[in-house]
Amino acid sequence: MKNGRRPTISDVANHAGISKSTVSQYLNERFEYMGEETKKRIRESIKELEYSPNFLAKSLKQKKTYTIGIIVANILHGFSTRVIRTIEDVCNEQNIHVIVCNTDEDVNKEQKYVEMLQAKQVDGFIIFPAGDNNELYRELLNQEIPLVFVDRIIPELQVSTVLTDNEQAAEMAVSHFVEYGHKDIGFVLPPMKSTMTPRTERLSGFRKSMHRHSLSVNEDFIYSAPLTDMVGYLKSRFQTARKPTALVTSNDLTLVEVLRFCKEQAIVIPDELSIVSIDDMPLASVYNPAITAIDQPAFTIGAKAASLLLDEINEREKTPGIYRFSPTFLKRETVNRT
Amino acid sequence: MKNGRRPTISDVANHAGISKSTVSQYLNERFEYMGEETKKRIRESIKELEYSPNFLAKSLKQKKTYTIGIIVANILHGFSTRVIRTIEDVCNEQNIHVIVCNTDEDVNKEQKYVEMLQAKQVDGFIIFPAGDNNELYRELLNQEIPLVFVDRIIPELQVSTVLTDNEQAAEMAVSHFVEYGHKDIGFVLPPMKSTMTPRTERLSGFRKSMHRHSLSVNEDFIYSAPLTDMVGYLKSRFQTARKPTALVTSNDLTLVEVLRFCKEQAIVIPDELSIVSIDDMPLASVYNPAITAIDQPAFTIGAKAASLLLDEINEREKTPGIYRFSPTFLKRETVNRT
DNA sequence: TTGTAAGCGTTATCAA
DNA sequence: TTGATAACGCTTACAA
Repeated sequence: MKNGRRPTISDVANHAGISKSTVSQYLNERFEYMGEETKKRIRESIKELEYSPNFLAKSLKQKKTYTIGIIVANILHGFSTRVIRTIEDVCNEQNIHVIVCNTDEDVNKEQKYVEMLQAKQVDGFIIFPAGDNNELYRELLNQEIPLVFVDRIIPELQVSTVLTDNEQAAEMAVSHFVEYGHKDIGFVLPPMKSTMTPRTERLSGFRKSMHRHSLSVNEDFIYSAPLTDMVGYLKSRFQTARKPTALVTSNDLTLVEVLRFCKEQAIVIPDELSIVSIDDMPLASVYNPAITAIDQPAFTIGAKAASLLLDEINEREKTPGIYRFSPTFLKRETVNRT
Repeated sequence: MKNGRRPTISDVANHAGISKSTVSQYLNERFEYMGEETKKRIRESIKELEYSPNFLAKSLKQKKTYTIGIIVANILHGFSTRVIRTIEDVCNEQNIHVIVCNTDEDVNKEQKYVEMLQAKQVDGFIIFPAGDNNELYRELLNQEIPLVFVDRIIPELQVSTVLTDNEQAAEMAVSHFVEYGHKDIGFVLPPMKSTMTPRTERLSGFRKSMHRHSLSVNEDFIYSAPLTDMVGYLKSRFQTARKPTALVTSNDLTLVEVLRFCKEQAIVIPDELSIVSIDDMPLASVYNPAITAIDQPAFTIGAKAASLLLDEINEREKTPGIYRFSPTFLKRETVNRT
């Protein structure tokens, strides 16, 4: 069929001398009452015409696209990428297609993408919320579109959410430092926003854990600045006499900036400064010294998010819940005894 | 409209007391002959009903989805990710949607994804070819589906292809080493396959460049192994007396393994071994020592690939060509004078 | 066991 | 300036 037009189900039906509906049955593997001869004729016609079905038409008719949308706030985080890869794997196994959109933490972009995917009639959404976009999310809920959140909790809304146990992650870091004799422990993070669950929870986990170890939190050792200014910010903050002996970095992107700072200032890790990173990175284990890190359970999170969404889509009703999973501590070389 | 069913164009038409076709005109901004009053009524009905168009139906009718598919062989390469991000940006500006699929270098997966995206009626493909899948590509060409290749050349096919000037990349590395007095220069790469344009071209560029500098290539200094075995492989190969003083790594993933090897063997960079990496990485500039690297022009490549494809889709005919772009040399700290 | 016919939500042609 | 009507390619009652 090197004809211009792609063949349709009608072409196959005509070619096989059989009706459209029977061909449709065949394509959907409803073979119950189908004669062998019929099947064979259809099979041959399909091959001969090089027919392949038009998914759009099917979706339009069935009001179901077997496609889900993933809206991710920041694809630059290795964590997001890994969660998404897992979701894709789970979905592919069930022949569900996945469309990924990256919002760069921009609520307008987020809105635009949600609308676009709705126009495309996706069957459901997995969203890493960009921030304060509750109107949009509520709208989705009103329309009863299946929805799962990842990484960030929107307390105002009843939506299943799956994320790392962030307080536990901070606790792991602090405990490790304490075990190695550190008391002056600092915490580095991008600017706090209440909507950013991971960093707020990690910071609160940090405070709680310090407390639990009977250490006081020195507010001068909490470092928060935009990543683009982080190095300069740390330089000026580290001018003072009293400095922390140990630092928790709040995520992979923050870690990179802290390492850049240490490199520029020739601060020797861990001799002068111990570090634990929340988030592992590809080069972390190979860095000099290898970065002690806390790895988020991206795989578990992705798999859970996917199965929650697919359950919702298939109307296996569940009441929305919040699912937290434990991170893993990776002992390496950036923490010194003090 | 908290009704179950989502409103359609007919609902809007009824609500506004106007025909479907006029509403359709309105939606497509064909306002030439439209009365102000009509426009207003439509606008209000749309708002009131919270109508949003069904893209599927439109695509079915127009035989055009305003969607392209990207098939990428290995999303783990930072290069691929950056190219894709650029393509997405270009397309978003023109309201073209993008669906990305990762094949893990698996030709069967590639075939499956191409078929899926065809079923979804995408308007064109940008493919980072997984390997020897020429039948599939030829089929696409036969069906006159717009197609652009990135990163790998399929010499048997007449398809526009855009990629890094890989020979130049190798040349940059060798020249830099020579300038610093190195003669015993090695090259590390994953297993050679003729379909993998980057590594074959980088290696041939390496050989040519050595020759141009009147240096002989020591075949014992060409290291090729699967990434998973690379560290062990290098360990055994480095048992011998004569070793290179400098190493070119063929891409980012290879660099990581070489660094791992050096770390495990306590080989001091650059004192004992100089390194230039083809491909920059997020942590490269922060590594100790900072990795001298050659950065691929991912942005230029992505933009060119997107515009070539969009031109093809819009039937601005062009004869297929091969477009190579120059990489950038980033002088850092992993090359020593010898 | 297979066929007929209506309909999914749009757009496009032509007529009014 | 707007409206009727037929398509787009498929599924699905229901009929035969």
